[in-house]
Amino acid sequence: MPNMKQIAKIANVSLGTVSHVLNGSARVREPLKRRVLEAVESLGYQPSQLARGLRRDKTNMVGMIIPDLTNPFFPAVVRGAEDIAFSNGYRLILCNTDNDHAKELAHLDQLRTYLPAGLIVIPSHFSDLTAQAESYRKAGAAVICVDRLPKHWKGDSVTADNEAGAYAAIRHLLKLGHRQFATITGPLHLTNAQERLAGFQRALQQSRVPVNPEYIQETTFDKQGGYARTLVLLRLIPRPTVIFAGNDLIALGALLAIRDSGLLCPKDISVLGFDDLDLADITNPSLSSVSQPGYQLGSTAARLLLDRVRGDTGPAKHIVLGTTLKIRHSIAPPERRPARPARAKPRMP
Amino acid sequence: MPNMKQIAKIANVSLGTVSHVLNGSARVREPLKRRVLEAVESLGYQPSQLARGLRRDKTNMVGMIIPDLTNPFFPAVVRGAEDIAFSNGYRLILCNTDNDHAKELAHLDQLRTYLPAGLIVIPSHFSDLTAQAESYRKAGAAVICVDRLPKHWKGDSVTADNEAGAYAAIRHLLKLGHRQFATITGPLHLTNAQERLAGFQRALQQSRVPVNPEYIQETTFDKQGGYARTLVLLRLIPRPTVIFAGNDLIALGALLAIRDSGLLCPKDISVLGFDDLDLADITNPSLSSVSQPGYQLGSTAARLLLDRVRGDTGPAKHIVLGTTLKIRHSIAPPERRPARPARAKPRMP
DNA sequence: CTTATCCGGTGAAAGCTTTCAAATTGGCAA
DNA sequence: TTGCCAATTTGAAAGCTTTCACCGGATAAG
Repeated sequence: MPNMKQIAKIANVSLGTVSHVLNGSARVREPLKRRVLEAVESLGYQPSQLARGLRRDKTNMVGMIIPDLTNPFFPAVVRGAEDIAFSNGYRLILCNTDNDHAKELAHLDQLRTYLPAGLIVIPSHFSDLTAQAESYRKAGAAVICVDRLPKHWKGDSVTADNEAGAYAAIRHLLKLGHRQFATITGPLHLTNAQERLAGFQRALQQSRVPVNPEYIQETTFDKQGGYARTLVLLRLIPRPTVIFAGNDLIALGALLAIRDSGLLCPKDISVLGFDDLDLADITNPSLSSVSQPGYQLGSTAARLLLDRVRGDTGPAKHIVLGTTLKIRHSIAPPERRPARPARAKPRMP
Repeated sequence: MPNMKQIAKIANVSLGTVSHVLNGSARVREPLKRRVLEAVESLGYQPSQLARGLRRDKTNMVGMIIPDLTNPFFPAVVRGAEDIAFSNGYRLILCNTDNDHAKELAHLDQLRTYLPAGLIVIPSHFSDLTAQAESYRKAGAAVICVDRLPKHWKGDSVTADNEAGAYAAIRHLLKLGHRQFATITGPLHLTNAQERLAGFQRALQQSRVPVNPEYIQETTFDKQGGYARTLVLLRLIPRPTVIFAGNDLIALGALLAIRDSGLLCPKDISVLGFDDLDLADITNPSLSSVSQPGYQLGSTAARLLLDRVRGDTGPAKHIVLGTTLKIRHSIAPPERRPARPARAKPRMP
């Protein structure tokens, strides 16, 4: 591989001049500049990112730490980040944590030795990111938190407007006439799960629709959790006419549980998801869902990161992206009768 | 950040000794070794991967180049590779090509300057990888091709047994009594699409079931393509009783097209996919599919890569992983009547 | 005409590790 | 005690780039 020294010799200039031409770090007169560029061209020279990073104390790599690439929501986020990073000359180092904060810590610890320009993180459960990020920041690396925030997070973040998304969705269901609401939340130590629950509750309080705590179930963000919790909810009396799921995987589990219980969605019970994954379109019935912009979450985070790398030292930014309600076939107005508690019993003669 | 010099001073040994302790590159007597390790511990020292890579002419990064992370088949492959890489101290640099060979070339070109230990590549359409890989190999970096191979590829590869998978699936359908087969292949310049078609044809030839060329449609590996081609196939007379889709996304499009045409799957027509994505389980009817081990594809590639990095210089390896047929509700025996060509017409009185 | 500035350009140091030749140590045989 | 070999340990070079102090020459000011 050619190096700067060879370029310098061919172009008959000094090493420093080559560097200045390549980085625009000082004015270089036209003829010299041309000679350098020609030499670069002729040898197909590319600067060593390693040497450059070593010298500058910073590479153009970005660490991207996510829970699990095979969870269908995350690839879009990663893709958004990669696109922006790549088109600005940065590369993404991908790390999965499996929501294990020890594994996250290991990644955080080891990534440092690559001197990344920054980190884009979707924190794991019980993440220790807040403490770690401090040391990155000291080393001049930006850290952007995406989708959900660890405890006491004060730094930059890009999230979806979970609260408003949930709120709008529940409002819609209220207008349809529903009064028996249940929700299956994700793990409530995660901020996104909390916010979705908060939106759910605000909409109902505002309409003075009470919700018994039994109708709020917490589980993991997956199909199994949704399935099991739905079975619990379906046994409650009165039976809820709506299940608002913390994400689409939970909603998917809910649909299966409803079907397996011999009930019909949406006739007997409406189901609403969150995320609007591709799968929402192909379930039966197709799943209504609060759509959040996964790709934009990633691309926005990457842009914010680049701003920081380029010197923006303003106060922490908290970017919140809007959501939209995607209405499909899994929701319908409630049936007239079973809304009243007293009526539920006759079903078991 | 602490460096080796500081460790050396604290441990009261030379720089070289620290390096030898850390790398086991030479025998170091116990007391010195202990002093070094203690110093490392006390300062939380971690060697700079950049300096190490610069000196060794090779980093412990692995470039992973794939068409598109948001295509649901690829995340599992990436995840498999990342797991193995990480647990061996390697990091993955992720690059999407969007099947654009120019973008692939750009990645290939630029990744070189990071001196990766190797590359794991799912080649793009019309990939130029074969030429590029040569220069990587010269630089001591291994290149492993996964899932499908570019033209004239002679190097290491890890693929699924597409031919056998397709063959077994078609055999199964033959046993069910089907005689009118159609297939919607992926782009036939891709080896995996070719192989699946080959398996399809071998099974039918063996049973002396002829297939008119019209019944073989080629398209892109996505839902839209599957939808459009299915509409074409459904207009043929006699109407096929089976559509073997080149992958699950195509199959999904086929299911939608069948439904939109007022037909029933599997009663009127059976549909078979390939990949066995998560979505196969939740379509209606659930999709039968040839299951290929995405995660293993990635993890096997990573293991092979590590073998190469560690000095295995044997001849090129072509690892082929087995597939299994996952039977769900989208296939059924053909209805008695419409199997014969002549009978198709009465349907349009 | 001299002096202060400025522009372009240069060479060397620094950043951190690995590796190799050379120096040193320790042990053992003579 | 001396000599010698093998085992350890050391110091410096190399790998490639960025950056900074500094220099020659030219221009502007006095």
